[in-house]
Amino acid sequence: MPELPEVETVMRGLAARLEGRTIVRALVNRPDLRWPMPTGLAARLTGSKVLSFRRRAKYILMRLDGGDSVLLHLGMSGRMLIGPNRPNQETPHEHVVLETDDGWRVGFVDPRRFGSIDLVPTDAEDAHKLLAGMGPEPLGDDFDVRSLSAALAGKKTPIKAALLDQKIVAGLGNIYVCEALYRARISPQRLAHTIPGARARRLVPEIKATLEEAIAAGGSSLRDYVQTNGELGYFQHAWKVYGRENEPCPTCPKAAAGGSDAAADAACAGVQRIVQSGRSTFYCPQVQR
DNA sequence: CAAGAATCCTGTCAGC
DNA sequence: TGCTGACAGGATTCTT
Repeated sequence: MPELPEVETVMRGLAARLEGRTIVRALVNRPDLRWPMPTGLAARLTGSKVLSFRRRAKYILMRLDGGDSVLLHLGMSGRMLIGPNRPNQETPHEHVVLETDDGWRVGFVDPRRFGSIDLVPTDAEDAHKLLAGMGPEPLGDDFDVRSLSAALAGKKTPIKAALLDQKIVAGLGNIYVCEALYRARISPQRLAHTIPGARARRLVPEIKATLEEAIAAGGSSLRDYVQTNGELGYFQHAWKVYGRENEPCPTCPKAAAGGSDAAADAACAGVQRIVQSGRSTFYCPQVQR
C-alpha cells in the first residue's frame, strides 16, 4: 500500500514502538526479497538498540547504535505487523521479524517480494545507491515551483510519467499523482515541458496538500494498524478520481442537481481510465486540460 | 540520451 | 464452484 503517506504512517508506527528499544532476537526467513539480504543482517540486528527513524521518499531508515542504518522499502505489497510477542505467530510471507526487549514483535510481510532491505552506514545514508540521485522531498522546502519547473524543462514525457519519476520528485506514486493532477486541473497527458508557469503554480501546492491530507488520514488510524492486520488509513475514501472509473466527476455539474447545466453534464462522461506507460491513470478530461 | 516496455512475484477479483 | 485472465500502491533493467 505504500506511497509516501503510507510509508510515513508506517514509519511513525515503527518509531513509536521501536525507538529506544533493544532487539533481542531477529529472524531473517529467506535469503532475498527483491535483492539478496545483506550479509549478516540477523547478527547485526540482534542486540542492537534502535535509535531513531527517518523517511526518505518511499524508504524507511532505522538507525541502530553501532553506526548502521537499516534501509527498508515496502515495495507494492509490503506491510509491517506490530503486536505483542507470543509463541506460534507464523504469518505467511513474513520475511523478517524483530523481537524487542519489552516483549513486542515487528514483522515485515511482503507477498510479492518487491520490497527490499539493506544496511547502510548512518553517516552516509543518502549516498546509498538507492537514495543517491533522488529528487526533492515533495513536502520539503526544496520542492517548489522553481525547482519543479527546472526539473520539467524540456521534458517531452507526459506529466503523469514525470511525476512518477523519483528523480524529479521523490515519493509520489500512482494514486497521489492522479489525485494531485486532478486537483490542479492538469491533464495527465499534457507534456511535462508545458507545466512550468501557471500550471506549476497550481500543481505544487496541490501535491503538498494531497500528501498532507493523506498523512493526516493515515496517521489517525495508526492504532488500528498497530492492533490488527495492517489495514491503513481512510484516505481512500477521499480519492476523487483514483479507482473511480465511470463514476461522476466530483467537479462537473450533475444533471440531477438542477437541469440548467445539462450541456456541461452531457460533455462530462465521468472519470476516465487510460493507460500511460503501462499503468492506470484516472482523470476527468472535462476538468483537466 | 530519453522514453517506453518488460520484468520481478503473489494475491485478488471479475467474468464465464 | 472452479477456472482464466486482468490487474495491483514500485522501480530497476532492458529495448527502441
